[in-house]
Amino acid sequence: MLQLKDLPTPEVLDQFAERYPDADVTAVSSFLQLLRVATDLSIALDSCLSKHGLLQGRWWVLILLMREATQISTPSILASKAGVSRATMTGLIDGLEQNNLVERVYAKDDRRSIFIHLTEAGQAKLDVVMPDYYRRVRLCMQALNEEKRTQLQQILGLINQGIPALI
Amino acid sequence: MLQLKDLPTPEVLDQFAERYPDADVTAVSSFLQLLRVATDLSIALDSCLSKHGLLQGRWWVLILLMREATQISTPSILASKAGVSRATMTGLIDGLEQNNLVERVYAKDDRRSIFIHLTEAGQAKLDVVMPDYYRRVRLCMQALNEEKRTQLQQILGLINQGIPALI
DNA sequence: TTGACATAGTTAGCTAGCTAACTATAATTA
DNA sequence: TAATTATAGTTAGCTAGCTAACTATGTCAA
Repeated sequence: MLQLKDLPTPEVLDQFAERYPDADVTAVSSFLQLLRVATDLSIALDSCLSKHGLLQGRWWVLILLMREATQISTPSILASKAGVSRATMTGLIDGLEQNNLVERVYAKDDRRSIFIHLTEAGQAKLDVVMPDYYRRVRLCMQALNEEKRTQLQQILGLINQGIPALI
Repeated sequence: MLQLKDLPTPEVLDQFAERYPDADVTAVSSFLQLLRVATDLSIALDSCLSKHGLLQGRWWVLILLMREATQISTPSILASKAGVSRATMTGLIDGLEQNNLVERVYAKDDRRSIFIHLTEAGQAKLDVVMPDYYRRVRLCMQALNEEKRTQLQQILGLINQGIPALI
């Protein structure tokens, strides 16, 4: 995702708006600032997870497994819940299995399927990572009171509805 | 960046908060929704740019060049303004140069340096892409009135200040 | 019951990020 | 002025996404 260290100043945006009259200056600045802050958040999250030998993709797989009562799922289901392709999920599971955080269990009833099981080591890893993650997110967001958090969620909901118009 | 199609429901978050008492439920939901909406925006932006043979990285280089009065810069400066490594910038410039959208011009005074120049074809490409981009961003953000846009920018500013606490 | 289609997982090859190491050149300083 | 350090760009090799194609298996309908 775009880093955008050098967001357009109002002057630059006005200059561009002169050449391209369709430009909606406040829409563009809000849009770009949203992308930039989120990218920086994502990089910071990775840097926090990497202290525990994880990155977002593999961390999210562990969380999805922990959510299941049985701590079991399949690659297809995990891929669709994580929003990545099945091919990518194969790679994420490979990495997790090498670290013994999950294991593949071959199904008997449908021999195309494989069950992915969160191991005890995987649960133990989450029990270290999650408190650290929660503590950091709390600190990061502490400047926002409940009212602002609600405002943010509502605004993000509106933008989300507008995404199809962007494609 | 994380896709997170399956954000935690309030029930799941409460269940996790029971195991991990540090969890600040509204902080985590706002944080994750921000990441998810921004990721979807980023994917949508790429899909819009790819219709013109660009992606965010190469598109941003063209914009940075157009901002310069002389339409000239250097790989190092472009890398720092775009927020990518110099190595990545080499690759982006390679791609743009192959499409004749920019050209490398060798400097005489400092023979380590190279100037990158936006070609006429590069400017012409921007003159097609930017109106399309501005039109789409306007549509995407049109559900937000000026008050909400201001609120969003203020909230993002607060979160941005909290990012060091996340690392 | 067999031929067509659908599903699950993997593999191969692509992109665009990254860091580390390298070459060439410039600047500084002992 | 010679040695060191810093800077500019590139290259190599890594990661984690992607799509398309492949294998194996299951399902359904003529």
